[in-house]
Amino acid sequence: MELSERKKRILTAVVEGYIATAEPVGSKALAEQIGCSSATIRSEMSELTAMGYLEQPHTSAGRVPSPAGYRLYVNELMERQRLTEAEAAAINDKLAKKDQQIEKLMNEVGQLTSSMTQYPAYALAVKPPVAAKRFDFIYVDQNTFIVVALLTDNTVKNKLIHLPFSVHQEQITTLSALFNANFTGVTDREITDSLIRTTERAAHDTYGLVAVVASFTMECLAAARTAPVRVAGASQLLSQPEFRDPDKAHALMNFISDGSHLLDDLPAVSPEPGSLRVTIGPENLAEELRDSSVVMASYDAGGGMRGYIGVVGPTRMDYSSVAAKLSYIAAGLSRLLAGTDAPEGLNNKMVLKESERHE
Amino acid sequence: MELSERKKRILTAVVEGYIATAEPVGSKALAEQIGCSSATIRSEMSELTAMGYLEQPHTSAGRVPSPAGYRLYVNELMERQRLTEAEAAAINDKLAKKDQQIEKLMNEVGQLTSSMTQYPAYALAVKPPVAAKRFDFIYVDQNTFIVVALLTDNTVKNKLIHLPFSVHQEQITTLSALFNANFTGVTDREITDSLIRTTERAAHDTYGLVAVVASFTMECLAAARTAPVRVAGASQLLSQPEFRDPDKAHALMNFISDGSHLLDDLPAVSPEPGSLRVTIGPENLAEELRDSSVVMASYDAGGGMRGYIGVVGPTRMDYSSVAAKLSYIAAGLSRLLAGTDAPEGLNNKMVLKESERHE
DNA sequence: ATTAGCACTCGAAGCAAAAGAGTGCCAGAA
DNA sequence: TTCTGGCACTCTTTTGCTTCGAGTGCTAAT
Repeated sequence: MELSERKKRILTAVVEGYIATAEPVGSKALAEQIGCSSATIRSEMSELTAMGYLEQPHTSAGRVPSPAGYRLYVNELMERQRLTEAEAAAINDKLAKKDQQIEKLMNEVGQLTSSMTQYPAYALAVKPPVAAKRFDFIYVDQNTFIVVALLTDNTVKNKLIHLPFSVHQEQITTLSALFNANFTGVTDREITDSLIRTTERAAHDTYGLVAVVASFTMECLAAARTAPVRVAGASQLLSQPEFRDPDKAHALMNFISDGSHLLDDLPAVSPEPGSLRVTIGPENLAEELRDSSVVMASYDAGGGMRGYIGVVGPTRMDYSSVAAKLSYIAAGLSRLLAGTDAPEGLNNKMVLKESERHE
Repeated sequence: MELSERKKRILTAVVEGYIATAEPVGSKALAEQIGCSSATIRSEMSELTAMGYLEQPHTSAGRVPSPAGYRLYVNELMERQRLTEAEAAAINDKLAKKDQQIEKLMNEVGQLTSSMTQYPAYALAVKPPVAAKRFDFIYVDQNTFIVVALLTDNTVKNKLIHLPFSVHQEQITTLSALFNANFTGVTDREITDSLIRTTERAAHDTYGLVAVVASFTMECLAAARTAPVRVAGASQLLSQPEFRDPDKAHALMNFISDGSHLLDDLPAVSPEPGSLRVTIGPENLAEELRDSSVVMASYDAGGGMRGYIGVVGPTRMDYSSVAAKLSYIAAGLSRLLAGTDAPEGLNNKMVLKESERHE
């Protein structure tokens, strides 16, 4: 059943009012905004309540949006906000110094997102399985060499290996040939005991050299696959009125600080870069998030990698502004990491020019 | 002026009572413990108050230790606690899997410390300046090569360099020789523009290759010097009654979450491994820590590196137990990383056998 | 020097009244 | 019909007041 135009305007006003003030919104305040008397608003609101879009904390308080109300707002009512030039510039500035380690970048992206949105944020990149493209062995001295592995995602891993016995340059050269022959193009799951044993026999390896290098390889491949989840600004929660209760705040902070939970949720996120997903209150699977909301955006991290950034906040989250900021940051990241602009233009549409800012 | 034995016992009881309950301690409660009447305690307490060791929140509340009182307690009164076998075992377990990346280890140490003490914890290792020991260049294809730098601290850094033009194997070899000649043994501060220009001339480098590799080198050296500070369990603060006020909690959490502040304080920490430093309330330099206390322990991270672990909490912190735990963890880390036992024995003295636990 | 006793102080807890915000509903106007 | 003003009602919040009790400081007696 379709809502009347006026009901929509009222619902929008309630949601936005509640987002702004964290106080239930009463009929009188809306009367001016909507342009009819408070009594009319009241009867409309009581219908919206009956339909399940609004809730009353108690009989004589104003109305508050229900999760369904938020959902409707997010899906249909919310105006797609654009960033001010200042905000866009701040984001671009932060993202400008590319060329960093992915880990550090994720850290900074988390912090950036959190400080832009004023909510706790997390950032992560999910990587496809990788294999080694080539191995190089650097002979340092008779007890020491360095293994350098170039992976398919073009990252380079290395390890200094110090031996309790001495090896010759030639042994290392042999090792290098063997690893390049046997261990390139295989993912971590494909490195089996039998592969290692075969290689050991071929190398006439009696000292366990092959095993050492093989385990280093497996470590690299596994590490490249597991995504480190970065959580930033968890303490931002404390500035939200709904978390003035330290116990609630503690519980949620504990939950989100251990980023691993968030991974569980990922399969549900649609994988197109630039897409945005909003999960409101009880829509969250995790018990601990039942009265919080999560907004997630995905980006193209290049090399087939998909990345996510997200924000956690109370259900009374400023969805419109958060969505705009997340989209912009995600688009920026895609551009930075994969060189792909999001389908929908970018800067131009997403940024509000200073001159347009009138309200 | 020396305190009477009884005053010491009273002060100790007040401190420990307050630590345990977070409530001001009254004369009646102490009467039993000390073994004389409450009136006596009162007169003693009023003298302790005059001396500045105790404070009264208001006229008719019990007494609370002043910072000076805590200080005296920590310096002279506090009994050196030992860990139970279970606690020691938990720590040893966690530390057992050595052989990790130092960064990850620091992470886990922070979490361990925080969960053992129930306070926020931070962990870091301060490294001496490093230089490169040798460079190796791996020629991948005509647009791509890898630089591998072995540093004096025996870590290996690498970077894949992708060029917009092609180079020959020989150019890379020349570059390698030049870097090994000019850039080994120098710290990041010694890499000056003139050094880079000299090298560029020697290499007949018109493409900026030298500059790229030089800036990579500087980055490595700088990164190896700056210590990453890991903060763990910041939300633990919220379980302390003194931080039930969300604003206070927020302020302090913000402060400690950005670990860099803590570095400022380090010069003041005595550098012998195993040493413990307690900073109480107003003794802290940072404004934000003025009504919190910090306990820090240092450990020998091997290779001339000094590490620190620390705990932040309210002035009403359980100094005795925190000190014991930090010492034990620090000693364990020294052993793990540097193979040096702390001067004072270790396990035997620091751990309370199950059978001894009577109270 | 210690103790018992007593008056005093001051915060915490409890309670009732008042204030205020908002609702629901009805009767009358548009 | 649809909207509006009005009114009674509900429920929370605030406020001021009282009471209660823990703890003190002082004094006089042991």
